[in-house]
Amino acid sequence: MTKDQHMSVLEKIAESSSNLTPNERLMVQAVIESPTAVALGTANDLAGSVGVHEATASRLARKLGYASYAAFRDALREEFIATRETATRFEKTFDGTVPDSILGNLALQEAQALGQVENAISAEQINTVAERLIRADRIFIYGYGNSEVLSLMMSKRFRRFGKDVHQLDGDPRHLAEGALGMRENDVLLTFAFRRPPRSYEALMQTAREAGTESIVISGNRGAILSPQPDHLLRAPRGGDADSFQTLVVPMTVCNAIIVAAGSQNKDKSLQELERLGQLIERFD
Amino acid sequence: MTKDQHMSVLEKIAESSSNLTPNERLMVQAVIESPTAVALGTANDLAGSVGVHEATASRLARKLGYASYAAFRDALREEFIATRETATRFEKTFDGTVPDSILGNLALQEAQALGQVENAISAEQINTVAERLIRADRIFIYGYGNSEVLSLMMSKRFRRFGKDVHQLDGDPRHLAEGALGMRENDVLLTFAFRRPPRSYEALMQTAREAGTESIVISGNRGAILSPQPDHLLRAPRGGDADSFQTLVVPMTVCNAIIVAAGSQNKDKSLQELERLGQLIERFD
DNA sequence: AAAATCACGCAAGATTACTTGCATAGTATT
DNA sequence: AATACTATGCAAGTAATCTTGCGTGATTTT
Repeated sequence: MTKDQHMSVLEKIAESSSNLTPNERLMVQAVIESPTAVALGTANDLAGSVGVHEATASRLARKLGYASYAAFRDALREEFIATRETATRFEKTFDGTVPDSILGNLALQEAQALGQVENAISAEQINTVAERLIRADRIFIYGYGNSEVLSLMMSKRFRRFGKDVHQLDGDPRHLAEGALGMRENDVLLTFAFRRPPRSYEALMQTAREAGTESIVISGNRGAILSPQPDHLLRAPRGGDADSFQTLVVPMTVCNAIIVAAGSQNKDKSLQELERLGQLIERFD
Repeated sequence: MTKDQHMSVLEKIAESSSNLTPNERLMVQAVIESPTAVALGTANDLAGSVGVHEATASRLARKLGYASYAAFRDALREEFIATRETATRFEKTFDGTVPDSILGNLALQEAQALGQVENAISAEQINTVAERLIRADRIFIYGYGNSEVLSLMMSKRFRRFGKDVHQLDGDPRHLAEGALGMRENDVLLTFAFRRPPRSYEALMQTAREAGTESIVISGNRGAILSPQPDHLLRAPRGGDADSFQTLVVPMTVCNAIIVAAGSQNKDKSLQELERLGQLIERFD
């Protein structure tokens, strides 16, 4: 039965569903209801969740055609857990369709990543950062490589807020010049994804010495930045580390900062989220 | 103490990052690169993946402040694996409750908009546009206002593909100069959101006369552009027309083009979507 | 109603996964 | 150069997890 190899767990369940025992049926139900939970748990967890003995779970796995309970669980993981390699398939649980185009695929990945962004960054962090930027005497923004795109975006926006923005570029000399100009009450905004930007360390050091507060917007890598900035906004980007990592997630973080900054800047009374829609219009 | 409870794995990593041993650092790196994979594996898997002994993985978990390797792994799962609950919560936010933070709100809007992008733009359109860009002698890119951000991004990417890219800016004189240089087998890529960019009409006219194919990436507004470009990629952005309109959707369209262009450019055999992950890695 | 069959818990055994004391080799310190 | 310290593999020990033979009670068959 090479066919077995390629059959989804749910197909196997469907196939065997006619000769399952009552308890097995219960467990199968649990699997259908929350496959991810089962995929992470032990045989005992599954059995326990429906009040039967773990042995019965073990037997179920076999009955469905798996070599062991472990194999069964692996199949569940394969099918229901978004390892980044199988990100596309994950959405099957989401609404049943798998996009078959590059665009659809990307859109899906991004949506997924956006779904988790709130876990990574709190409203408070956004507000604090926005407040620092709005209060700053001058804003220094540094992004190199792909981040330059975000750097440009933030520069534009904050200039429109009337801030004095200095966009630093990758050229070491410019950078040094810019860094030298930093003072207390300035703020330094930096982006760091794949690897910390060139001269990250020097830049942060200088900022610290100058009394300039530092903000870094990063992907997961941000966790191992050294030195750590005063404010770190770290949100995982979609996709695998090995795959195409876009700027959608960090861009959304930037947008949130912009909106927050706008609301702090212009009109306190509009801060209520109810009116977010009307509020943010002004900043487009 | 209680703080530990609420710290994310990556925060803990950040905290300890300064006194990690070389091997521990390797493992931490692996965690950052593919947290899901690690979240599913055993201590031995993680250790093996960087060529160290499982004992070292066990010790790392302790060092990061977890009671055991199992606890460490649970934390990773908690943080990186979209359990059914997270999925449904996201789904719920999709058409029910409103998240109560700016960031959450934005993320939601974007995700919604992304969900529809496939309806607006077909795989074929993406491929056609990608092919035109890759085949072009020279690429002229024009984006003004906020679109300059996308313009910059596309310029960077296509330069990395080895293309001869001319980024036009808003200054009318530059624009005129650029436009004059257009020839047959060149391609003009333009962005148009809120309103058509200044001199849109003149630019398109010139392109047409020069035999330069034109591509426009736009929001809904694109439908009423005049003159119409040879290729129009139109996708509604999130939110209502009155609210904050971000570049996330058009950026995703651009990313899809980049990926498609990459696959056409480099290695036909990798075009299959199965391998999207590995494929697109090259272009980050 | 007796016999056969089946489901399933129990518990012992088997396997897999994690931890830890110890030895060693490398590095830092004096 | 000698000493102390640290990182880390090894391997034995412990814990978690899975499997399976057995017995009991329920259900079906005759």
